[in-house]
Amino acid sequence: MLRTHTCGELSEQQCGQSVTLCGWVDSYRDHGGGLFVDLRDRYGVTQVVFNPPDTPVDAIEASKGLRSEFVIKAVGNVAERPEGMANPKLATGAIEVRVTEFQILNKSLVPPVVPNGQELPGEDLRLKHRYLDLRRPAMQRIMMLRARMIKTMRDHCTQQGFVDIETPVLGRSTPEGARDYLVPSRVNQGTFYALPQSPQLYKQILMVAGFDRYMQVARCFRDEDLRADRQPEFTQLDLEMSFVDSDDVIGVIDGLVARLAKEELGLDVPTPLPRMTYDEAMERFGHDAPDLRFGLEIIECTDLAAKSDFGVFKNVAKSGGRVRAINVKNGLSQYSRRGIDALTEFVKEFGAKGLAWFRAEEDGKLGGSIAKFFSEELLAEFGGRMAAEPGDLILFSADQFAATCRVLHALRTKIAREMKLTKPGEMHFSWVEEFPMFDFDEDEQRWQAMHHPFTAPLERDLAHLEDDPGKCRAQAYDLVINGSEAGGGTIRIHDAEIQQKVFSLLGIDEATAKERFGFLLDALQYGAPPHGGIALGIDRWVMLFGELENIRDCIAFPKTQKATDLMTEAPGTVDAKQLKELGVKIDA
RNA sequence: GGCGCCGUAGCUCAAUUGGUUAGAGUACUGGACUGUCGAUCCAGUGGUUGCGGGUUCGAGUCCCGUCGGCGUCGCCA
Repeated sequence: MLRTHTCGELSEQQCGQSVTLCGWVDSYRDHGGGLFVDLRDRYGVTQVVFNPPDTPVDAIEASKGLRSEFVIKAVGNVAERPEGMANPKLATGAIEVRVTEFQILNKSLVPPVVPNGQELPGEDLRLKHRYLDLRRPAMQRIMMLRARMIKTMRDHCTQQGFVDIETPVLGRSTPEGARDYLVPSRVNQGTFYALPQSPQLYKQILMVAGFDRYMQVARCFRDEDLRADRQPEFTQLDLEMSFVDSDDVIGVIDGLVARLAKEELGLDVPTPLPRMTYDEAMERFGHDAPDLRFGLEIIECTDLAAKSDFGVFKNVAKSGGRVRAINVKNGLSQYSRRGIDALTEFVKEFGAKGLAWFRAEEDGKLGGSIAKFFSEELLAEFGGRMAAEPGDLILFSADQFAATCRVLHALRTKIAREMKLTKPGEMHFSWVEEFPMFDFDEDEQRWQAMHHPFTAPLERDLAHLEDDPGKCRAQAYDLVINGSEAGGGTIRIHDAEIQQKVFSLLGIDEATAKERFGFLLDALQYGAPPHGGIALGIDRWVMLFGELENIRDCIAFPKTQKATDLMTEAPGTVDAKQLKELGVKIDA
């Protein structure tokens, strides 16, 4: 090693010792007679001093050439700082290293991204010079958090008997679901591998193979448009277990949640984690991944709305729609008339035609522009139903059920953010289970699997496969952290007859099924044990544990919204020779 | 694919209603300084206002197109 210590570990204990530190020049202060350098590595910052009499004159002269981000090796004596010169802002601030000799290991250009900078440069610059951005203590903290979290996940699973098995990255395209990233085959021209959207089929086959408990930290790929919490390439903790039901899989993850929350955040999370059904989540929160850190629960008002003279409410109630509302406690302090107008514009983005609202007046009565369509008694009933108190703002959505969910969920989330209803560092973990097996695709006029076509229905809903697929619920469960879907899994079908029914409902005929995943169906016929599993989005977990606003900040080398890498400039063009070998022609 | 925000010095930002030679902080360069820690003081360098076109006596500012970054809807079984 070129160094004897890191820049984070020296204290009064080493006073008098000669040490050697290596690191980057975080900052320097030139005083003419001497020079101070804050030397940085990933462990911390230590002040190294180039001053007489410890430092020879020629070394002091040479030190004047030091600049930001130069890499140096400094040999010197650890000394307590002079009286009153300790720096409490620095972990090593009680001491300094008085340099006796030093060496510039490497110079640096003027860095466009300054690791200790007060102002964060634009994200495009940070991504282009990611090696500089990753030197920032905030990024180093997150990368180390990520590494610890993944290690804990592996440890937790290993301790419970899971076997870590790698599955192929070069696989076969299965056209349902997200778009695949494709890799042309050179040896078999005209054919393509697909990068996995998840190791789903392989892990089920590993259950058939008898591995009983499988785990993998798996890289997954989806060629879809990006979001703040979505990357085209992401990492999952992928699990599969044999001879289990939903509770067993959930139990493994409950333990992991409690352990990670304790170790990384110091939080005591009681287990089992709370659970609610999908139907309850949609009724109470309008979303299948509700943020339970705050209230703003949805309240059913269709019966009251039907009694009013307000055309919108009456018509919706008559036509089988729903009138639902949220009570924004003390909302009038946040939303003036203009604020409510802004909310109205906002809900239009989600397909609402308008936003009906009441305000709770000083005397507790409900008022507002639509109040005239309601009798005194009816207003009082609304007030009672909503538990309205002076200052409250009541917002309605009147539409078909799904539309009210969309609008009220959007409002809930936006208002919680604007009214700061969540506390920093607050974490809420819960499960949503019993998802519908299918949803109906209006465009294509057919049923689609809500999860994937191997998801097992609830025992008690088996009959619905025949009479009413829309009512059939799945043995599916999603882990929700602070309103984010942090993982999801299902118990799989291991019965050929049920599998056949599901396929035919989805309009997948025998030939298609055989072509797309015949290998899995084959395997399932050779003694497949009952099995199920789950996949957790590791990037999202790190993002939530690290309180980050976007997923890129917890990935060392992320892609931009257009799925490019600004540092390597991937994707890039390739030689005509390479294309020829692959038998690929560019049609553009 | 739709909608929205943004792009000015190495970096972070400013520039009144379209009006003089596009400014500030920081960084950088040179100088001063024996204890600083966002060092301080003095001086200086640094600009095709993303790119292309248009309107105008005059464009960083307005219009059209385009490129790039971000957010969001669609999409993500």
